[in-house]
Amino acid sequence: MTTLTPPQHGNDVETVRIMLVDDHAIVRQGLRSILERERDLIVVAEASTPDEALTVIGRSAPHIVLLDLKLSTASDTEGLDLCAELTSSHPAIGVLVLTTFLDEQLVLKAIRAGARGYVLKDVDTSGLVRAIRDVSRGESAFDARSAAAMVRGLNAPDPEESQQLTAREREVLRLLARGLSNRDIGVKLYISETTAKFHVGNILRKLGVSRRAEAVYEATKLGLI
Amino acid sequence: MTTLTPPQHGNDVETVRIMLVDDHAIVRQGLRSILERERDLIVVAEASTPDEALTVIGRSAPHIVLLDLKLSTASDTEGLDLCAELTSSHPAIGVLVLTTFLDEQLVLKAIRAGARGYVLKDVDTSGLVRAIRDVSRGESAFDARSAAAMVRGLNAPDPEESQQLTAREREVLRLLARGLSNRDIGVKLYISETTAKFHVGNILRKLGVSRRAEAVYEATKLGLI
DNA sequence: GTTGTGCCTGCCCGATCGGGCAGGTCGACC
DNA sequence: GGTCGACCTGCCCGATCGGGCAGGCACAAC
Repeated sequence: MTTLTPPQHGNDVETVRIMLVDDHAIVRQGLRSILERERDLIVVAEASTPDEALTVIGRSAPHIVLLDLKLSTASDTEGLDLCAELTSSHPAIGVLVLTTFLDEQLVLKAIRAGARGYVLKDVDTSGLVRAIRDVSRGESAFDARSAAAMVRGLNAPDPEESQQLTAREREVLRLLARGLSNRDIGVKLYISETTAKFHVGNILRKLGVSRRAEAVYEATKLGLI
Repeated sequence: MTTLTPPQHGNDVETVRIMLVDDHAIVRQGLRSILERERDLIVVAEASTPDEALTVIGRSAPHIVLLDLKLSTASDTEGLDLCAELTSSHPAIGVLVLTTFLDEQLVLKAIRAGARGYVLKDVDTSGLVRAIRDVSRGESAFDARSAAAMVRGLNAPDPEESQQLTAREREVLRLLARGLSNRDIGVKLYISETTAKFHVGNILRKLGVSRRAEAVYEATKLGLI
């Protein structure tokens, strides 16, 4: 579809149909205002939740989805899951991730989930519009900071190793962070002190640390607590 | 100024002049779009930084300032400082804090900094408009969740106690979080193991905890790390 | 049915922790 | 000059930690 395009003509050819996904009405409204100043961009749908997005995407046929990914709510998987679902069921649609914070691992996760672009919310209007046009042409779009974060993330120790704590281990981790001793953890979880200690040991190993205090620090950074 | 007001007339009386402060152009644009649908609201200024806000406030004479407070960047003081500066130098101006995350301590800090309202960014349009009108009438405006958070925050142990770690203690705290033992902290800071232990003890006492792991957890919550 | 995995348990031992005790220096403030 | 706080140091001791060792059961996958 990247044939020669006359700079401007009629109004319909090469129009980019956009769907906005963000749980903040304010942000959706801001994006809509900014994007609709451009002649070739049109917002065809909005959604505030993943469910809503999956519902409306069928009847709005967007070319690209502008997806807000928030972390720090500990449920960054929600947005990522939606991203993966969209890109697998609608491969032609390009997902452009829009986010507030720059997080190395999140950039990588977004890419693995099929996102074709990643830009921060504080980009200026022209940067956002450029990214949208890039993604709509099938290219990828990462601003400089995101690209740098991606490189840092790839060089960091494998985060998957850290994430694969079992449910029990995450439970122990929470209590550990509250300053409970192995014995207290055991009492709380109706297991022996020895078992609590066993889980703590596994947590330390998986997080690549050797002290509880450091485990709390790492787990917090990874959003596990 | 709460005399009887005819529902609608001319166009100028009772108009609320608003200044937006948010570092994201997208959010500012969204707020502007939403607010300017209301006949009695007018956005007279925008600012993306505290400095900019202080510069433009003089020549735009807003009645209220819509201030975005972000935390999690560890520099939540920036917005709070601006809030305090605005309310002390322009007492007539009502500051309405707009924020993404609900944080007990942040609500309290905002109030201490002179804010007259606190609403979350995911409010619907009508909630936001109502809050603005309330604040413009000199009342305060807190949505239900913020009010609840305020109560929780007031019942929590005094956070100021936690903040008053000395420079040295914060230094020790950082190393402690990295999993260093007292001995290693001593080596790193060119002090004896005993002294390192002394500082750790003081940190535990000031944070109201008895384990290093819990100290890291608390310190992270308080943004000390 | 074997293999693997998550979860559970006991024992041992040296290192570390947390909380006491005692003391000292230095600069700031009154 | 005295007092206060931040910072520093030593010693003691019981509790806890972290890392080994050994084993157990239940369930799912191949």
